[in-house]
Amino acid sequence: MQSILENIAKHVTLTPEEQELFLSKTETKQFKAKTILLSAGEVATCTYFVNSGILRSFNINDNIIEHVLHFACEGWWIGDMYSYISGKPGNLFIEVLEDSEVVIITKENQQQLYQEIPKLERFFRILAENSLVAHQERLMDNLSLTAEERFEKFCSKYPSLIQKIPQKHIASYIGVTPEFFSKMKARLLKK
Amino acid sequence: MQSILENIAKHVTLTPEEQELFLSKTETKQFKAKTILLSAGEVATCTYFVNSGILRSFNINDNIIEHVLHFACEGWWIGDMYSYISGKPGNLFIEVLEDSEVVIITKENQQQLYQEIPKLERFFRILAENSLVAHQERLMDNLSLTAEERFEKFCSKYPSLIQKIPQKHIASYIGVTPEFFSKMKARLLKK
DNA sequence: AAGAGTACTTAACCTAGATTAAGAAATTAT
DNA sequence: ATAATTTCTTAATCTAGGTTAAGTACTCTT
Repeated sequence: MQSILENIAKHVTLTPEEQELFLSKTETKQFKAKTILLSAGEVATCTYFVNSGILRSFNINDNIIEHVLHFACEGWWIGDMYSYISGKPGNLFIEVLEDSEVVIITKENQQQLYQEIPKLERFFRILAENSLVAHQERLMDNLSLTAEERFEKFCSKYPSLIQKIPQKHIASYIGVTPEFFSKMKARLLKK
Repeated sequence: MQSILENIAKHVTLTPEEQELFLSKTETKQFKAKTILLSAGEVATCTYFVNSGILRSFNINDNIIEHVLHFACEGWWIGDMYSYISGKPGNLFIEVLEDSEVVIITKENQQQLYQEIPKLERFFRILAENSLVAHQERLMDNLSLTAEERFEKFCSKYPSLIQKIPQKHIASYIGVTPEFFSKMKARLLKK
């Protein structure tokens, strides 16, 4: 299990005191599968780091169709960045897919931490930049690759997820219906 | 015309000396339309801020099909973030669409500025976060909206661009072929 | 002003993926 | 264990948007 301090240490070096301070501004909680941590229409006041388990963020279109924005497994961050930084109601849900342990940072605490440990500005800058790059790549993939190619990329990027989550979520992530995904999978198995 | 200092002032406050220092680490250049500032396969060593004019970033698929990632008009930043932060060759082109004036910051200078003016970590964090939110929204739009709806969103988001750039670039940005875009536009005009 | 390139349109035909519907398999709850 | 719910599969039919191709209208050069 990768701790949040190890995650931070990938990009910036905190002193033991700073580490202590950081942890004191976080809260670690266990959640059962199917728990909804955030619903569309609410203002996101927290960011989440996954110690163990799996979360996903998604929105719901026309009150029917879900679209998965992001999966977060062990060692990943997740949240509704739009709502979090704007303070406005968002349109994302954040759901626990597997019993999980999650580190929670409130916006208020994060703002304080930025004052007290300026190095964290750098850390979260780097985090945002990396996430931006990942989203840019996914966007371009959606414009230029077939569903099959996107699925292959998904498999190599999230090999551990494939066995663990309902495949309808994977279909949603790569941008096809569950029915088409099923057909495509059958086609791939024949090869 | 919005200057780069005004752009920074939207999120952090620099002293006059810091402003001076910042500007000393930048270079402002004029470019003619059609100039390529960065090609796929090169390592991006700079980030660009548009004083006036229009730039775009795009990639080329199978050596044939272009996909526009981003347009940058007056007051916008543009670059190949992947290549810039990884130091590896990227797959984006950055092209000048209209005679433009561009502020250039090298990675080296940006790193120095982070040391000398830590507030800039915050500025670029906020910039990356905002950009991330925009990309997340565009990604979800591509998953859930029709081409027509994406075009409408494009129009309200970039009203000034529509008259200024070849419409094939708009087609590429919203993710359809120029032929389909033309057909769709004709259909919209009938309404 | 003529020519060359680039951008746009139109139309016929095609296909990846959506929709609808029904049944089968796997989970979950009791 | 069994019922209830959720997930997955299969198949027929449909459609948004792609492809190909040809013609038209712009821009740029020179």
